[in-house]
Amino acid sequence: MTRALSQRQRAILEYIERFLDENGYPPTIREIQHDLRISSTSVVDYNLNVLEQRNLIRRNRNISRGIELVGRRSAERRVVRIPVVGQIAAGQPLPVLEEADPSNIDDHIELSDDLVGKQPDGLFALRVKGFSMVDALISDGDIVVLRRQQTAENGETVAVWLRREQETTLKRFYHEGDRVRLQPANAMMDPIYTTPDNVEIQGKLVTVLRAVS
Amino acid sequence: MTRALSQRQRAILEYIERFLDENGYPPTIREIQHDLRISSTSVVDYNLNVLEQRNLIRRNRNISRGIELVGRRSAERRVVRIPVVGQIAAGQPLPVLEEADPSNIDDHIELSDDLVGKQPDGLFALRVKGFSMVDALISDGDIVVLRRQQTAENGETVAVWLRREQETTLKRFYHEGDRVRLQPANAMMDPIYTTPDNVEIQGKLVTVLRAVS
DNA sequence: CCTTGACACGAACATCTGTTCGCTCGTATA
DNA sequence: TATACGAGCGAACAGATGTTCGTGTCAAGG
Repeated sequence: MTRALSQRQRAILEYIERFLDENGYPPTIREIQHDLRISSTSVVDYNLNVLEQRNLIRRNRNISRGIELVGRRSAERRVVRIPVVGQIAAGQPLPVLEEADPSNIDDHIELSDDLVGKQPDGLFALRVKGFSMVDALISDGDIVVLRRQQTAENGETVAVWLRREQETTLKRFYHEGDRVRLQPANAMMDPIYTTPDNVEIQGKLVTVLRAVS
Repeated sequence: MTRALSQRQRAILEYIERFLDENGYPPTIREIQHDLRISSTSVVDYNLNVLEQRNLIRRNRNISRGIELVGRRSAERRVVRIPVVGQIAAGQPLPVLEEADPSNIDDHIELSDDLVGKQPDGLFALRVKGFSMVDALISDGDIVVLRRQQTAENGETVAVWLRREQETTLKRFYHEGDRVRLQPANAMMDPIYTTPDNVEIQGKLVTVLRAVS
């Protein structure tokens, strides 16, 4: 039933892929025709229809350059771009995230969205300085991805600013009656107990990244 | 000199991004005009020219849908796709990586290449099971990215299979005379000393990922 | 020898789509 | 007040681009 693609059809498919990589938009029928030395646009049209029936491309009728490569676009969609807005260290509050246009921040990381949840809204990243968070299995040089939020559910790992201690830390958050328990991720370490007015939640931990030298 | 983008310009830029994500090809001027309720194509043209001067997009003259997002196409190219080939646990060797075509492995993660070095060759990822590597600041559920290699330089963090102990572990590797020192990443832990014939290097640690629930 | 179907050809056609141009409006600036 | 300029408007134009259709070729099968 499903016969092999003809040489011409394979050439067209490869050409579309290459063109898309090089230009960021799909080719026209005439560009395919010309570069592949095909005598007529209708030949290209004919073979594009074959490729569409094989579900290798999708064509959008009456739309110029309306060729999509099946399976390709969705793969690129799943990548989220996250700005690295500064550093996180024990003795400093988190830098304020100015809501400027994204083009101002030149430092970014890219992750597939299954690592950060569906919504990219409110996500930002920080470079970790120092070893104050080894109890959270986070070391110097790591990158933490956070989602900006002021409150936390019990059990969520959050970045908190401890007002009295003048210190930023990453802990699991538990509101227990009139006190707050901050539990290190490392089960070997003891929790911190403090009062709700002492903790200022900066954001929720979403992902930790470590690029080993 | 460089004034902020107008609201309309920002809307257009966002629209192009969204359109590109959804359709795989760029919008026409008239599509922008219609969906953004702009009265004239020339207004769109005017603002696209502004965006091009700001180097946010590139326009290809006399080409339909000839709008490229600057930095986007190349940014997507810098994303490497790494197959997740199995699990890593203390009591098991690493799964054998069959060199099958990548389409067979349905589990992948995507990272920008600055996290994994330039070459994507030989990279693979594993899900960590259990807590046997907390001394390397790696916990249950983390994903480790490795580069397949059989030897190691001193100081590199490698996944090794300890033959006698029948155990996989992640340690910094030091060849010291006729013995091998395996140093945990956590400075609080003591190193392991063993003989070269006992260690079988599986790969070099490149990146650690932790997606917090 | 005839028929059929896959594949190809070339030209005409009808839109689709980017470009241009004269005009208006409001806000600074001289 | 006069001028300049950013921003927007609407219409007309021309080139870019997908579609259609009649025709031709060739190999396989009857």
